[in-house]
Amino acid sequence: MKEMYPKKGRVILHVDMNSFYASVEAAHDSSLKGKPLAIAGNPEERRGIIVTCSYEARKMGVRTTMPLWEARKLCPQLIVMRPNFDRYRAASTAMFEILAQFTQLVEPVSIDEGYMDITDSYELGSPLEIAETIQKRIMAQLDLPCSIGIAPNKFLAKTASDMKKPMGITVLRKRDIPTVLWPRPVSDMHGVGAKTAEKLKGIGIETIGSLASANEIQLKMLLGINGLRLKDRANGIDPRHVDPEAVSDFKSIGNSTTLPRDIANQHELFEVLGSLADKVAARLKRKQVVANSLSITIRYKDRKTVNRGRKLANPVAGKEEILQLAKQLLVTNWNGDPVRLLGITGADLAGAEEAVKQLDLFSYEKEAKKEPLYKTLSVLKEKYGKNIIANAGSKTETDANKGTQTSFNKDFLRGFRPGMKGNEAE
DNA sequence: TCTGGGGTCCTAGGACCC
DNA sequence: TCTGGGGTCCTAGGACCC
Repeated sequence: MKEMYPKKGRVILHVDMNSFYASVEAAHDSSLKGKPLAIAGNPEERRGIIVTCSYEARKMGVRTTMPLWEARKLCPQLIVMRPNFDRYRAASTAMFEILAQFTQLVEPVSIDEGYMDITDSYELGSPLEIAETIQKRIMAQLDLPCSIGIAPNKFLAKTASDMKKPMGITVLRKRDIPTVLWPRPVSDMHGVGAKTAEKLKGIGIETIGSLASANEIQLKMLLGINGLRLKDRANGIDPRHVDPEAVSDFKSIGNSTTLPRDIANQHELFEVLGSLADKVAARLKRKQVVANSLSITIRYKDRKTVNRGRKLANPVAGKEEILQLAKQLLVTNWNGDPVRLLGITGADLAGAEEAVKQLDLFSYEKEAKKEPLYKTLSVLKEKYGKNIIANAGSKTETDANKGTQTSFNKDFLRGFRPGMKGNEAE
């Protein structure tokens, strides 16, 4: 069937803030401007690393993820600051508010970057004019530099924004792909990390161009479905839409910490778990969610890392419950070797309000075992009044009579969406 | 004298069900 | 007489990103 009108091409922008944390600090304190500045996790600890650094620091060879001691060796005059996440969140919010002045189709990707679909914003000017206006406005109002990529899809826009930094605007058209994209090393591609680059090298693929014409059967064997996706992208094909809601459904909340020294004493590890449980519980509470599964991370001295967790019969949110579970997971999974890092993560998040009801339903269901649901409901009715019964619905009754907790749970929570995600770290 | 902390998505295998 | 095929859930691990 022939379409009446040709499918309209999209115009996508990728806005990427330049050395965001360092730029925010310099905007906040202008005496930092023009100086080599680095934001590091924990400047006092021997294990601190560079999170972000200014372009002046980069000129001296300082790089993100470099150990702090190494950065200081390269650049003795380096100014090192700890991160001020509240400050970065505020700047991020202000930045996204500016983006929202140009289209509703803004998809935040992280604290400092986002996609915009400006296809229908043509009354505001050409794509290039819009990009220039955005860049100028962010600079004028927030004193922050950014780079912008303009392209027909997300992958090309992201690639383009990376090409000129700081304060660049780059247009990447489909017809530019052979000359601009293909000569670049395949490791430059978003989605190709060290492992994938190494595997590709193994079959003779080192540039984006050779990936673009690679054998698909071979690619699929090597990288699975992701191999085919990467080949598409190398050819400038990327069907992903700009989705403003994509970020609103966060999946997990976790805290972890590298210990000041390796620890093999269970009591000390329990204390660390205590402070982690505290943080996780506080963040769950702030977002008004509860966790239906809990896991711990143990990294050993040799950096070997294991994750162990499980789905819970009842959701948790409080510090003590989380701590008890985490301790349990630690004693059953720790091999006794010195530990370098510990973490606790809550996942399968659900809204706190719904979960309270869910908890009661479950604990009653357990007692009731195979009792018919109408009995369960009558007890709940005494507890909560009519609302809960309306929520449970007749379909739920059928499922619950089969005795499967999962289907009951699913039905009961259907339609629920937790609130906006707050990005916190880079 | 090395390599943080916050996440997401994908895959693979086993359990279990129909 | 030893045996299919699909589907979902769960756990662990890997790769990647900012």
